[in-house]
Amino acid sequence: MVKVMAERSRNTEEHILEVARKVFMENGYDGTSMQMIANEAGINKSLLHYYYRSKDRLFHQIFEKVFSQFVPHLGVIFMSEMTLEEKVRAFTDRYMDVFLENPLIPIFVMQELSKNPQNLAQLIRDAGINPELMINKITESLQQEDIEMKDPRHFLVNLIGLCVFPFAARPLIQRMMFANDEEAYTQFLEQRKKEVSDFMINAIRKC
Amino acid sequence: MVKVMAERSRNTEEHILEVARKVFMENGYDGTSMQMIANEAGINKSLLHYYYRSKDRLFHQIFEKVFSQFVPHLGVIFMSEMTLEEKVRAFTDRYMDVFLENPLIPIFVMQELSKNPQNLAQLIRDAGINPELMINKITESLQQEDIEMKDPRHFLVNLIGLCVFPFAARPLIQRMMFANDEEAYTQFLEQRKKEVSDFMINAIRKC
DNA sequence: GTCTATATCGGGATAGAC
DNA sequence: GTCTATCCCGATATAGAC
Repeated sequence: MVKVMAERSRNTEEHILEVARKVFMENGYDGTSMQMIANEAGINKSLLHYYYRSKDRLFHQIFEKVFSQFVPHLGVIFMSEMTLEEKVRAFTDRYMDVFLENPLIPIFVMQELSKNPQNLAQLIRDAGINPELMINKITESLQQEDIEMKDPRHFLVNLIGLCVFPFAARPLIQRMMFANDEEAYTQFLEQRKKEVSDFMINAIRKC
Repeated sequence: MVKVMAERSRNTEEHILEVARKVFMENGYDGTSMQMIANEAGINKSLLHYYYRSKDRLFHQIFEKVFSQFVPHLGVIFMSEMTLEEKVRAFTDRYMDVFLENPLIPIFVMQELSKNPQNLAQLIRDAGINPELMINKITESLQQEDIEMKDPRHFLVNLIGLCVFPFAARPLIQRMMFANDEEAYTQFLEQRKKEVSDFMINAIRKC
């Protein structure tokens, strides 16, 4: 208790951000009230407004922080000079690791995705992601490597989908297929890094 | 206008259900108010309560209806005596057709998925879906057909994910990769039925 | 900076007239 | 069955004391 208070006094503003991040990620924007955040932070509502002016501004600050934590790497990997197989492995490893450490990100982002797609798209562009260029890069790989696919856009959607979906639908899948055993499902996700890579590569390998 | 009124008088109860379904699917549970539904239906809030007692009951009635519209087929296909390849093709065709006709279903379900997983899981079981049995069926296929995979559970998650994800993340993907062109993206999804089947089958074919 | 008190609004829900 | 009027609550946000 003493320690908590000490830490809080040291920097209330940051403390609020940490707490709010947790609460927002667990309950979504509509599902959390300023009161909930204030309680969790051990302060009152007014102080939230003092630091962040409105619920909206507080939320967006958090959202952009979460976002920038995992998006930028995407472009870097795909614009690099690795082979496509290496890219696939690097991507799944990187992404699923981020999500394994922060399993609520996919659900959190998905929830906002349908409400503010234009804002989201802008954030992605600001992070330096350019789908056109990524598509071109993949097309180049097709000519140089022993692989084939009909449309790189499907390939990209497949890759992202396979990484994100098991986190986004986790509450359901874990319940239905793993008797709601948290650890068992985490292990399943851990295996899945290799599983998805292999699956993707098998699917596009000529044979 | 006259026609609308006539139809409404004929059966207000059903009319409410139709309107509420649309509004709920477009805005999610938290994003819609009883006032919005009443306005859209051309009646007032009290009447909503008269017919459905509460927002919650109205919502669940709609949700279960939407759900039963696409879930039950899943089990039937996978418990049938088709080859695994046939099952994959039947599944993607069937599912993506349902979603193409009703593109908001995946987002709608996803939104509830994180809030009421236990309710959702129960609905699925009530629809006769048993993941255990489906897994067993897939394992049987492995011995009889010229395919291989490490873990049928990953296979199942992959299949569902590849079908659902492009609809769930549509607002973002359409914007980023298709200049927000609705028609172009619909066409992309249409192609995708074959694309996903081929992709899945390639990935598990021995070679 | 942090608190209490309060303003203001919109939500779901109910009572009661017709 | 459908309406108007109203209740009650919880939400965001602000005013102002300390």
